[in-house]
Formats: sequence, structure tokens, C-alpha cells
Amino acid sequence: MEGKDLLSWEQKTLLSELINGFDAAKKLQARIGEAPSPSSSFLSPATAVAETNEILVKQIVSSYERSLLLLNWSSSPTVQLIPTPATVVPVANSGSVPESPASINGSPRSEEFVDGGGSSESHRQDYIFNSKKRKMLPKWSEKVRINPERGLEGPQDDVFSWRKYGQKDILGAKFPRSYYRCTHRGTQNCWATKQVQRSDGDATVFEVTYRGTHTCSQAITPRPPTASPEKKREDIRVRPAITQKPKDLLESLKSNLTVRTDGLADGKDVFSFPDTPPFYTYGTINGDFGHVESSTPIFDVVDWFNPMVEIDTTFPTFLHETTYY
DNA sequence: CATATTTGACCTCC
DNA sequence: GGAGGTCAAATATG
Repeated sequence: MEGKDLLSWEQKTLLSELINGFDAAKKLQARIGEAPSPSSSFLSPATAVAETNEILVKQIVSSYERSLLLLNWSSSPTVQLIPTPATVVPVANSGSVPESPASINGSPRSEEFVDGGGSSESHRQDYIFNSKKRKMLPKWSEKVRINPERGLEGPQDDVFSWRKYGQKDILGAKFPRSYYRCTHRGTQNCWATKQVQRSDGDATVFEVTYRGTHTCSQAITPRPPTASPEKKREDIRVRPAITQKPKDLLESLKSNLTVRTDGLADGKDVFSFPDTPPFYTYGTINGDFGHVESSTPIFDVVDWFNPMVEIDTTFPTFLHETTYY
């Protein structure tokens, strides 16, 4: 029973709980860092207290993050290369079963395909298989705001190239949702996708939901010094020439987004981010990439298992509005 | 001509 | 059956 290449049930449950906690902590962090005083019933000038709270929450969050990291969060489709730490996982709380079990991978129902009957070309099965596979990919979302003044100040090192493959009207949403996938899906079997949903209220806010992490070479070698025939529409961060059709502009905005840490303290307000937050910053390849400010201890995990394999365990570095699933 | 986007159809899940 | 997600043919773009 445990022979699956997936996580054991305990791990899934543990993961689920961790993610829940992490999510809650993130939200709390957002709330704390947010509006300085608006709705507080009693406004005390205790900035020191606020600061302490912030620190505490930060600690909680990073603790969660590390725990998740240790669990090798996500069940990457090709993890087999990784010396799965499954045997090492403590699983401290044996016994008492938390509440909602399968919230990560869904029901552990047997592997049988639904296979509606005839007409099952290999192509069909691929579809089903991929569908299942996709569902197990890690997923997280971020609220992102474009900077209306600077037009789009995209990530100058937008490593990843996305290709739009669909658009859907979402019930209750004013704007359609766009679906993007990594350009190298076919060539490098990279299953990273993202979907972009424009906020109803604030037209400058987009919610970007990522699923899966890049396993394509882009993820590892951000900028090949020499020949890179691909990427050409990457220069979209130029000023939004009015000559551009508004549609193009919008699309550009969607592809190149600028994260804004709204509530956070004060200083650094706007900064750009590579389309997919998770970095593969293992020291191997001129690991001069992430260099996260020391305030985020998450990526200090240099001693991760194997720098060569595609570990899906990745985390968005920034901002509070992150939501994990 | 090659590659990206659009868009209606199709699939899966709830 | 409906909603969300994906496919793929048609179309656009450089």
C-alpha cells in the first residue's frame, strides 16, 4: 500500500496541516503589516509592540516554511530521482487524526482511470494522465499590482516565457481568466503553468496563480550567455508606447507584473519579480541569482538534497498575499 | 514561415 | 449539468 511513489497518507495529512497553518500565518502577517491604524478599536502608539508582533509572525511563517521545505513539499511527477526522505519524516503525532484529510491530493482513490469507455486513444489517456498529474503540482497564488505610472516595469530578467493557451469567463468575475503555460512544455516537458485573473475592484490588481514549477532549462540557467534564439518578446517592459494597442498593453501587463507589498512597513514598495517566484538557487550554477535579502531565511537552505534534480519544493519569497493550496 | 494568440469545443470534477 | 481547465484549429503577428 505504501509502495506508491506518492507521499504516504500521514505525510499528506501533515502537509495539509502545515499548509493550513502556513496560510493562516501568512494572513496574519499580512494583517499585521497592513493598515497602520484604520479599524483598530484602540489605537495605542505602541509601535514597539507592533514590531514585536511582526517579528513573531515572521518567525512563525518561516518556521512553517522550513517545515514544509523539510517535507519536500509537493509531489513532483518525476521525483523518483530524489532520495525520498519519506523514511526520515518524523511523523510525530501518530494516532490522532486531524480533521480534513485529503486536501492536498484529493481522494486517494485507486489509480483506475475513469476511462469512459471506448474512444480511448493513447492521446486521451495522456490527457487524463496529465490532468491527474497536474492536480498534484504545487499551487500558490499571489496578488499582484501593476504600476500604472511606470507603465509596466517588468522583471528585467524575466526568465520564463509563457504561452497563453486559454481564456475563460469566470462566474462572478468581471474579467476573464487567462491561462498560461511554459513555452517549453513540449520540448522540455516543463509543466509550469500560471493563470491570471484581473481583480474586479482594482483594475491594477491581478491575481496570479502558479501551478507547478519550471523544470525547463530556463529555470536553471537564467541567462545563457550566448545563443538564445528564443525569447524575443521579452522586451515588453519598455514604456507603454501609446501606439500599442490597448490589448497588447494589457497582455503585457498580465505577463509582466510587478509585485507590490502594499502594507509592508513602508520603504520598499514596489519591486518586480520573475514570473515564477520559486528559484532554483542552489549554488551550482553561477548561483548568483536569488540573493534574497537576509530577512528571508527561507532560501538559505543550501543543504537541500540534490541540487541536480528537479525539486519542486519551492516557495515564493515575498509578500503576504500568498496563498498556498 | 515559424511561432504566439484566439476561441470554440471538449474534458474532468463537483 | 454547470463551472473551471485544457486542447487544438484557425488566425494573427513578426
